[in-house]
Amino acid sequence: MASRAEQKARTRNALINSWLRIIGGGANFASVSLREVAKTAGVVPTSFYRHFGDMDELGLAVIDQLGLDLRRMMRGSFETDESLDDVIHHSVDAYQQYVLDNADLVLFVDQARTGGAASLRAAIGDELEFFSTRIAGALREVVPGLKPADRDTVAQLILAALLNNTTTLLALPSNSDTRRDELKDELVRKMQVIMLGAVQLSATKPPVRKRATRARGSAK
Amino acid sequence: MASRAEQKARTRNALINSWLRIIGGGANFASVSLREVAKTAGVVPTSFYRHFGDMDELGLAVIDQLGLDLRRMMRGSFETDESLDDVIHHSVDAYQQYVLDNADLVLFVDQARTGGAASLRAAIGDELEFFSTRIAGALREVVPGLKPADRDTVAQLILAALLNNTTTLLALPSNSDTRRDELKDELVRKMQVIMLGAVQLSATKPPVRKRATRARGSAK
DNA sequence: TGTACATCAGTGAACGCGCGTTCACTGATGTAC
DNA sequence: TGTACATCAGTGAACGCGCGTTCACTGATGTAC
Repeated sequence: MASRAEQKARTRNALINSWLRIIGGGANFASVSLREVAKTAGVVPTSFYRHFGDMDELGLAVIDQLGLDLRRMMRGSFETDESLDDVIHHSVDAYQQYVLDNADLVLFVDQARTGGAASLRAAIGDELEFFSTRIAGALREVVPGLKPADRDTVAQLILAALLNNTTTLLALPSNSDTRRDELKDELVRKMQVIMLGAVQLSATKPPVRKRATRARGSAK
Repeated sequence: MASRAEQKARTRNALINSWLRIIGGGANFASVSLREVAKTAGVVPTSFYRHFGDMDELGLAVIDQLGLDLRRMMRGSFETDESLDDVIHHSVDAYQQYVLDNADLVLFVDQARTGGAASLRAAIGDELEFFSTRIAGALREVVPGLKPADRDTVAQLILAALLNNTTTLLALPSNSDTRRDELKDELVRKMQVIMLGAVQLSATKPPVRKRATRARGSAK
């Protein structure tokens, strides 16, 4: 019944999913062994080599998957009549939903982003850059006055906030529904601060030159 | 000449520094072996146990070191007459200098932050939280009108930007002086956007309610 | 100061284990005629 | 449709290796008297 190609694809997916599940279980991706992955996937260790040259290739295949997800999710445009605040809320909702639905995958990416081999880090860097440019594109619609260079700056800032939130979110125990909602609210607040700055940037010409003042007097 | 305690401390430091050097050489902290650390430090593997119960303890000891650095650096206050822009520039300078001077240590922390065992992640989380509250404290001086809750939000946003920059900075090849300076400028720009938002937040009462507008017309 | 004993950082041999990788294989699926 | 051959995903035995950890030890440093 199952064609050879179908069966091969099934085993390949089993290897990938086993790997992600092991990582999701608390292991660092770099210390998961080929043998453990094969065993969890229900195949003999040598079978692994029919699909990937080594564990690094497995990692890169997973990043490819992330790339597809990202491109699919970013297909929609921001041509809506929503208020800026609604855009923030909906975006944060969508982001948090994706992270929770794909916790194991995101956990791996978050680990490998800082701890992976050079090629893996580069692949992830490319995807994040793509994501950043898409955010910058959305900013063109959402904060029209922003100059291209400023859009990039703001987009990177948004991405930094998202990534930081991701790490915190993934570190929570699984029963932390309340804390998760708090984190979402905090992220919304951060986005609001960034957008306040962005809107300000789009309206004024000269950059910040405000003087810092002392808090409680008492000269020195 | 060397007392027993002195010699012991010397070996302990050799173990820590060997570990960090191996990590700095491109390895993931989780896949560095006890034997390799001992060998690099010039002692026999069994000697390791005179100093640490296992590799996790080594990691926690390194985080302790980070804690000391952090507390030392944060001792100074922000009671200056610098402009907000100067505060940003000087802070970014100091931060980037620390990262480059302690690249191996920071590399480990950045890896373990997302990929470490629960206890290690918790220890790092505590240090980052401390750092964040110190930033919030500085904000009290630098943007006086900001409410305490908003100071926390802004501080976390600043920290997110710093951490994101750290990852990018550490991924650069060692001869990237120009790129490093560009990154510093980009980080300064991001801080300026955040502070624009923060200043705005300190001046106005109601939160963002601006309407998003379409970019290129064409209703749907 | 000198002696006798205690402490303990570092040694070296040994262990069992899981690792990545090789190799020749098997047998079901796919293809040519 | 039937037969003969090719392909190739998965098997199972075997390998040498570095791993973490144990143990009894050595000998320099430290302490008590």
